[in-house]
Amino acid sequence: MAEHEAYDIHGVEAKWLPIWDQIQPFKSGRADDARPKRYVLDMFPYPSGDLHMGHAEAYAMGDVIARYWIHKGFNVMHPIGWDSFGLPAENAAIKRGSDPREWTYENIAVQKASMRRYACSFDWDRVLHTSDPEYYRWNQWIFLQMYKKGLAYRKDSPVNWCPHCQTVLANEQVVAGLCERCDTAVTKKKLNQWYFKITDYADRLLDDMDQLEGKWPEKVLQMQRNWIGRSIGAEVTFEIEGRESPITIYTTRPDTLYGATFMVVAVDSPLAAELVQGTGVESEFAKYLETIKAASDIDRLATDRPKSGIFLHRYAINPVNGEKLPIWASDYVLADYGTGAIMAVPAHDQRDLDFARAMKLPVRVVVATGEEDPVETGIATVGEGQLINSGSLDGLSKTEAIAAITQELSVKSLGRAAKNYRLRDWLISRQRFWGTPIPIIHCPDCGEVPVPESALPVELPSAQGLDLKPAGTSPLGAADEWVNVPCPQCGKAAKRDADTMDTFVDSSWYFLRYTNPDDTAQAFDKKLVAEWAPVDQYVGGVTHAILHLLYSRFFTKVLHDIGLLNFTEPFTRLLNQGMVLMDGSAMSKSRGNLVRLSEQLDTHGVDAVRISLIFAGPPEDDIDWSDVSPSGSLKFLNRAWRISQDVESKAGVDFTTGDVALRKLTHKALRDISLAVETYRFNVAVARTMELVNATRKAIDSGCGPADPAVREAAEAIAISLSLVAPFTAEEMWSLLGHAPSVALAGWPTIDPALLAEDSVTAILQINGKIKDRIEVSPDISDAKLEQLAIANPEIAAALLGATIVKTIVRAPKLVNIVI
RNA sequence: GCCCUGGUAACCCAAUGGUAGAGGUAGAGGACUUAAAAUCCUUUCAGUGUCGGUUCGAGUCCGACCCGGGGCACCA
Repeated sequence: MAEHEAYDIHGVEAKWLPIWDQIQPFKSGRADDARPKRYVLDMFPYPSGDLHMGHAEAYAMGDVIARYWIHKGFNVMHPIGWDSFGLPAENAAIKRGSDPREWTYENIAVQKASMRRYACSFDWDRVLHTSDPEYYRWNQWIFLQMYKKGLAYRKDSPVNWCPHCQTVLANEQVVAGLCERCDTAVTKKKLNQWYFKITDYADRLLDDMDQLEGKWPEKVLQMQRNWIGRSIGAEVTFEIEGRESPITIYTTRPDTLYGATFMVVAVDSPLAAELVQGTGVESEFAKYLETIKAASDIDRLATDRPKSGIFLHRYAINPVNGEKLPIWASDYVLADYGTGAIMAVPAHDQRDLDFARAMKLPVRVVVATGEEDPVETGIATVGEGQLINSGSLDGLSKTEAIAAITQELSVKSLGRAAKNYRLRDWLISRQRFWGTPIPIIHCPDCGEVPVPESALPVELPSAQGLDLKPAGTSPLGAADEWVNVPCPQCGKAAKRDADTMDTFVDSSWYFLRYTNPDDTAQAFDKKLVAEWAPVDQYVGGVTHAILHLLYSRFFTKVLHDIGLLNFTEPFTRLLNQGMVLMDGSAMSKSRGNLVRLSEQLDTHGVDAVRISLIFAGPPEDDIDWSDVSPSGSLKFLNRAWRISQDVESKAGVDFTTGDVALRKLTHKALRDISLAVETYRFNVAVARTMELVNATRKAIDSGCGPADPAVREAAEAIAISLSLVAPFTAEEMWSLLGHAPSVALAGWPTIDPALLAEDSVTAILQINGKIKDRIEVSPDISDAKLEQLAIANPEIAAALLGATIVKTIVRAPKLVNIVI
């Protein structure tokens, strides 16, 4: 056997990186490139420090797909950028007394270097940073388009407020009722803020998910459906004693209208405040409202909190039977869902029943469900049943009754079918410095005036001299020179809106910008976007399952409606990689189980780390790094690399003259690897590559020998397959095999179908589904012939002695099952 | 509570309804070596969470339950 040099993994890295920089194998979209286009996108990172193991896993997976599609002949765009606005940069700046720009761009440089070392197949000519004015000016432009369409608006609304940080928090920054930064209990505060009207798109966001079925993880689709939370029901109007106009309530159970025994309005709604006027219980009401307002989210979220409320001494009239229903105010009805008022049907709604029992209110069963009486059990009966005590609805089923009463109410103009959503409009204002300034100027005379498009970008001022510490209002308000501007309409002294946009705005359309990131004339070129987008394959963590993906889908639909896009869903296929854990839990410094990517790369090399991450299990599953063996991966890479050293035939040799047995294994492996990659079973693709390496080793040592062309064919197949996951080893092998770089552009070998055919297959002979024997048969054997062989088989014949054959199932060439 | 996921060997994981075991890790033995490492070869272990159903045949499909992970949750 030939003596092998030791495989120098770090030497190989240093050798090939500069060569790839010259070749630029991943440059996409050259004008003369006729290959069909594909778009692979990794979720871009936030530049907080260096890349971690999670990034490494995600980028390894995006790379598998991008590199595979290049081999398959596509012109693949695989860009990267940085989601570089955000709070951590601001915090770092406060701590250091510097500008957030410094920390941000330093970290970007660090991450970029790591990505290059990691050999990501990114097109480095398409980089973008969302904190560049050249990028965020288009955030502002899109904001103005939304403003024109009435999709960006301001309103007073209770928002999440952290009393310690003195700032508004997004819903996602409230974790179990606490501020994610300082663990202070979050309260509600009424503020005037900017919103995007995502609720206008609720139905489309929900219904268009049909397009994504089977292409996005079911889990994500389900989470989005939950989040949007469409509810179908009816609105019903109730006359109110001593009030001119009626009150409309929303219900999903209009069939139970005859079972309503009281009405509840949200205690913090304007309606409640109005109804209580002149009733004599104003002071009790005010006291109750105070206690509710003081309650934190923590209290609100407590599951078995007892019901509370106050009787308003007012009455509503049930439109179907004229009954007088007492009106109560309570916090279990939400002011901002439906109409902020409900009819309470305690017999068939658990919350209403709990309230009725607490307040000693009557309960009337109107659906006979066959379950025990809710008055006795305290358990509301919500199931199917037949309507009773319900006038014209008596005898109908629940479903029939819903249809009938909705129709009846509609005819009498007492109600109508209605929908409601859990989804709320998207609050985008932030009292922060490090974000996109909102392009609005507030003029004492003209009011809200949009910044003219020609005056974009509204650039962030220097942080120098500004106090970035959270103080309840945006630090930008104190930047006098920046904030004080003449009104674009009347020229009088006016002030810029000092808030910045939620950073989720930045990431809602960045995938469009990659098609031409340096375009200074427009956000994106309609034609280029039509060529590349939508994204064929999106890869990223499930942590963004709701917000980022929902917002991007919303933006895509808005931009489509403006006429800028010819599609309505941004990401055709989505892959969520799992997390990288250590000893069963998420890595963190404080937990002491942090595994540093850079140290792993130093110890085992880039390729071994990449293979380990890919081979550890299915991409969607979490990986526990303690289950992973990077040294084992390195051993495998060594084995593969040594094969390329053993090959004795020359490059270009005619493979068809090679050993057929090995050739068959090679072609089967290539087919299996293709299939595995296309179905996201990257771990299986690696396993098949390992098998091929083992088979080739055997062929060299004790089979056809190293000079056989089949060995070269196998070695080249290994190099190409490995190029998906271990680019350095693959390139080194390719070079040792006498080829010029880069293996990334070698193309996927053509699979010869003739070599996929088996010489013989093992047929299983069963009696009653139990295996009796196996025989080798020709793969194209007929059912009849196989059955004949089975009956002639001694094991089968013995079992058949004296038995009657009930049935014989023949599945040539694999199986015969005889039922006796 | 509702919904989505998953449960296969000591461990990570494979198996278009048709031979449960592909691959790896760990362990054991052997070859080579003064020895070790590296390399090569050989090899132990389970019957698919539980119960029931469909089927000639179930890890795979259906139902219920148990356990793990995730989402939503006073949304009428």
